[in-house]
Amino acid sequence: MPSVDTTDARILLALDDDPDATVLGLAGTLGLARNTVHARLRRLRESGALGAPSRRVDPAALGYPLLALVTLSISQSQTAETTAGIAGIPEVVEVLATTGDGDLLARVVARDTRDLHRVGNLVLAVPGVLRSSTVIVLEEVLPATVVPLLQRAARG
Amino acid sequence: MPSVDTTDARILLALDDDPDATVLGLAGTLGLARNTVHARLRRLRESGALGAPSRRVDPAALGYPLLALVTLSISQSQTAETTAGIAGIPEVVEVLATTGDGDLLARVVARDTRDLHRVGNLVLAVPGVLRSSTVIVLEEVLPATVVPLLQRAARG
DNA sequence: GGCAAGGTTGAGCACCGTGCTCAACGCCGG
DNA sequence: CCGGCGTTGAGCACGGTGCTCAACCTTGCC
Repeated sequence: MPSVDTTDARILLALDDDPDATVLGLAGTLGLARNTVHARLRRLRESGALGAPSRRVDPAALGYPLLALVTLSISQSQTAETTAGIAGIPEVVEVLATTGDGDLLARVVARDTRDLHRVGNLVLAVPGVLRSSTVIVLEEVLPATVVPLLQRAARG
Repeated sequence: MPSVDTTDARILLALDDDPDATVLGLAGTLGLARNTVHARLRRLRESGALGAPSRRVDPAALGYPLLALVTLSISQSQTAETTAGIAGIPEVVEVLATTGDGDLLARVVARDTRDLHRVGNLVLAVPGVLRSSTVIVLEEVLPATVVPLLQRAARG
């Protein structure tokens, strides 16, 4: 079912290893023809498996060194407006809807703890937000990666 | 204090809007000289504000359509081995160390709910893991973005 | 007021990667 | 046995890159 086969996985692995690698370079290191890599990359992009390259901007460099996770319980009657309100807060950089006692998980950045408190109040002020629970992220133990999944796919 | 000024923010915004934009194109749309954009991008990259372009691979296309969040309490005596063990599980795609009653938050993908159960047991089997609480992500309400922060920085 | 420094700008340069097309080859399934 | 599909090598025009240089304008300082 996975639309990516062994060769695709190897290409994606090599690309993850060196995001700036050129199609020509990939073909060389993988022992494939340039056209093959080109065609497969095009298929991966069109199938949606490979998203547009996202330029990662470090929030810390923008003056927001603090990262926190805010679990939210929201009123079930007006979820759309509530989620929109939360997503509209600039410091909220990601929102996930989840099962469980919390309904939303928001990833929030802040300039410092005082600023985090301010943002927390902003979130609580959004209509429909019932409760919120904030934890501070101390360390990114494992940065987001799909490499192990790709390695498994590469072995077939 | 932020090492990025108004012009930097505008460049990063344009780059976020079109990740495949060329230096030449950016210079055109922003009304800057090619050399200027070039120099600032180099500084941003060297300062670490702009990370290497990460090719986003959709886990769903790899056969892992399910995303879950696992909150973990771990024994404080052997945190290093425990976190390493958790990070070593292929389905674990991200791990954050947090304050609060849970010590770790793991982002986990799975093929289906049965598979998620299996992965949950894998996590629990890691020495040092005391408790775990799993919630399933129903929807990405707001995909990760720093655009609002950049817009604020762009206005100065 | 004048001076030095840093950022910006325009120009020019050689190099290389891109996206594409074409034709030929090999493999697998019908 | 034959048709289709993916791979491969070749070739081609185009354009972006990274770099250097010199000139300019601002900013801050003496």
